[in-house]
Amino acid sequence: MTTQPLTRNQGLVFDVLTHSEGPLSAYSILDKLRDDGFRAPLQVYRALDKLLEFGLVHRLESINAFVACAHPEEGCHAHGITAFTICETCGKVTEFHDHVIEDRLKGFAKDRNFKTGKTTIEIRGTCAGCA
Amino acid sequence: MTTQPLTRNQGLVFDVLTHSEGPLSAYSILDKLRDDGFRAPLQVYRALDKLLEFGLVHRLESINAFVACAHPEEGCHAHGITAFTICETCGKVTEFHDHVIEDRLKGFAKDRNFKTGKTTIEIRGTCAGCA
DNA sequence: ATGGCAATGTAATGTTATTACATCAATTGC
DNA sequence: GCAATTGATGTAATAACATTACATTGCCAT
Repeated sequence: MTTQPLTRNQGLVFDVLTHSEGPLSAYSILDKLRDDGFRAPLQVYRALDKLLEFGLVHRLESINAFVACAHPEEGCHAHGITAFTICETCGKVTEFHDHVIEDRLKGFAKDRNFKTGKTTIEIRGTCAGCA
Repeated sequence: MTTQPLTRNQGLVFDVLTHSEGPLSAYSILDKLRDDGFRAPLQVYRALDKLLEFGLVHRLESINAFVACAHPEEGCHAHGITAFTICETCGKVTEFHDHVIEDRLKGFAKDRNFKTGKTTIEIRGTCAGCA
């Protein structure tokens, strides 16, 4: 993987996500970056688009939020499908990869000649600490 | 499963989804029901909440849309986790159930004492017809 | 009849995401 | 050097999705 240098905006957004306890919405990222000159949602969305592309950030579809990748050094794209548990009480997100699930989904798609793009796997519930 | 009789609004919303080719957003459902007296988003969302609860409708988290269950007679809740392929070209949605994936996800959650609530599995891509 | 409950109607607002257009900076080819 | 291109940015406006708050209605069990 060739590591891209991040632009100023991308770096700021990535930093906010990296230092956050849990996932953040685009608008809460925006709020955290007002002091750094951010004024409009688009500044955040544009940076997020790139970070998603680089595999440094994940989008949690079921809660419309974004989270830093758990192992950004390697570029998460290398790991295939990413799945998440999302605690609805404390917001904690855990990222995991399961080749059995991945093979199963790939098989299903292949059988039907469905060309797979992005795959979402998200489990919402309550984490051990919040139970 | 005890089959609930649907209220007027629930029935109207369910009908629209049943007769639709593909998934619909809440607002497009609203538009289709203007002539039946629908005036506000909440009328749609309330009906959808109930239909989701009954297992007659699914919400596609990754595209903010709703689709009628493929086998509503049985109440889809009976089938465990539901997974979807979503064609980004024609909008066609296919619903499927895979016990291997389900066991795998349940196992992961159990190992971490994560109490599973709703699980989302959605594959976006291109269907055979659109390839 | 009345108290409780689920469904409904309506308005307003909150939250998430995109479109459109202008500007700026770095790079490339001539 | 200097257009031409390309990618990033700034700003405003708007679109798309979802919820809160409050009033009303109809039903049914006591």
